[in-house]
Amino acid sequence: MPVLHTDLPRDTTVSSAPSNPTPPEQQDHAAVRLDKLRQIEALGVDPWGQRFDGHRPIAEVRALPAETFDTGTNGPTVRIAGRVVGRRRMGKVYFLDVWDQTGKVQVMLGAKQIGDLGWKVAELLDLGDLIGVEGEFGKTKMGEPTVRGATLTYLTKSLEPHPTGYYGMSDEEYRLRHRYLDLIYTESTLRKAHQRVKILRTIRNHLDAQGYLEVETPVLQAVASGAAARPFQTHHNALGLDLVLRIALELPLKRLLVGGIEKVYEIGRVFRNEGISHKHNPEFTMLELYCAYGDLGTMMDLTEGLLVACVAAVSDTPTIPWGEQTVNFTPPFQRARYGDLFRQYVGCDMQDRAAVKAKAAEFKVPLTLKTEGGGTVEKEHDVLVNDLFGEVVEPHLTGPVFVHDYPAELCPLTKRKRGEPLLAERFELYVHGMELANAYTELNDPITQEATFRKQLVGQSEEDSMAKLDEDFIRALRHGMPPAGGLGIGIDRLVMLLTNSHTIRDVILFPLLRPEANT
RNA sequence: GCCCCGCUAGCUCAAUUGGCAGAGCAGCUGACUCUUAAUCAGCGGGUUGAAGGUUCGAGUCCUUCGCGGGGCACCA
Repeated sequence: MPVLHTDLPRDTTVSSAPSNPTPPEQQDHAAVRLDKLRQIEALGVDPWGQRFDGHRPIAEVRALPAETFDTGTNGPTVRIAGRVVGRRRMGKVYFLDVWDQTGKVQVMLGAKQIGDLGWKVAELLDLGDLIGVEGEFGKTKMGEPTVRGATLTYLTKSLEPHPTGYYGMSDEEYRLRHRYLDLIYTESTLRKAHQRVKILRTIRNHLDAQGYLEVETPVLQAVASGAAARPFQTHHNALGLDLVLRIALELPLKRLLVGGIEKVYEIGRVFRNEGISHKHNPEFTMLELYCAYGDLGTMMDLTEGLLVACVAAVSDTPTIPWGEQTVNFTPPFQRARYGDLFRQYVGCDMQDRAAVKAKAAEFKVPLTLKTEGGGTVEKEHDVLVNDLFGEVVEPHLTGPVFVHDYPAELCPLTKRKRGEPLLAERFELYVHGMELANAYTELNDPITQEATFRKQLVGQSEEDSMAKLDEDFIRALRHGMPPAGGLGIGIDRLVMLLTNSHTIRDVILFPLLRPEANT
């Protein structure tokens, strides 16, 4: 005889209290649901549920063979648990759509089949409630795969109404402030969360297989270094010490190279106290890795292999969609010298100072920078070159394309190219104007490194300096860091690209928002 | 930090030139044991993001503020 599960801890004071519903016409949605909650308790059923073993993922249940009910063949008995996202009443039978993270299935609850108590509880179900159902899996007369409920277990009442209708949730702010609902009612949100994990796992597997050691380095640091960005400030009480949150992973990892860990990487959160946009979140995830006795070429091969593996993890083909366009990740990726691209699109030699200035004027790129004091200073030549590159060349880089041999002044942590001291051994991988990866032959000469740091510091406020002088890092270099290749990849941007997401908010489950206003 | 746009019922959206705040879904009551965006009959539901102003009259016009979106700036 089908029964409702009532082997729950009874709260006699609650269950013996007679429910005294206020007239529904005077209630709002939350009050109606609270009233139903009391009625459920009054039936002796715990509306908050408890452990529920043996349920199977809904997708797995749906894959079982299904015969039409009442044809003499008994289908398999299954248990499922999930959220009620659809409800249709047909007299003495309810048809529910029950959702879990693997899929949806119809559940049929008939008054005759579920028993008196079960039916009473079924009548108190709301959209958004969590239930467990055990019953035969088969098909209705209409051919819909269905679990025909023999027992119903209340797992949790939802006291708030859920979004309805097949329009789903469209208000961006509502989705972000109710991400848990977005995961349920916007299919792509959950899918992208899964794809992000797949990509991260692929990266780890790929690097682990090549002998890279994954490490964790401090988030709290005395000096923010390794990149140019404003840090978040914080404070350690017991030490009476001001600290910052890291803005890059670079310097601690290089210390590990000195320490003999030849292949090392970290995937970690970094924090930059800057503007928020569709491609910037104040906290984001970086991959940085270093390979002793390697160089730029080592990193290029590694990057290509890594990307091909990540694409394979989320796509059946090497060509993936990006908006109206596509990106083809079939190796080898295109390679282009920075200076050649500059000449091709800007139309002059990037080392010809006069010509670059003329071109900057032609493309309306400002020749000066505003200083903090409100004045202006003329841009350094290489900065101007870089601005022109960003303005004129980048839009053409649909990629994937490795751009290499950067102007040296732009790269304080990079080794100069042998025989061409104006160039640095650096590449960036571009895809549709996005910088996906950034790699160097690392500078391991402490004397040059210190001089570069000091030069960067001149004329810049402490906060805005490209790379703050980290004496301890210089000391580490002085003990001998092996020549090495290094690579950085912005994980969020990578996931955006591979999941065809045009805002970083689609690949970060909880992007930073201002707190909601009270009242 | 600057500019533009948006904010109306639980959700998705209407509301003409400034003139009675509406619909679908959800909710409530009722009918129906094969529905599936169920259907049918009926009923509720609002400080139009907040505060001020103009006006006989404001969802609509003005000011300030809040939150979000887009763009710019910042940002290796």
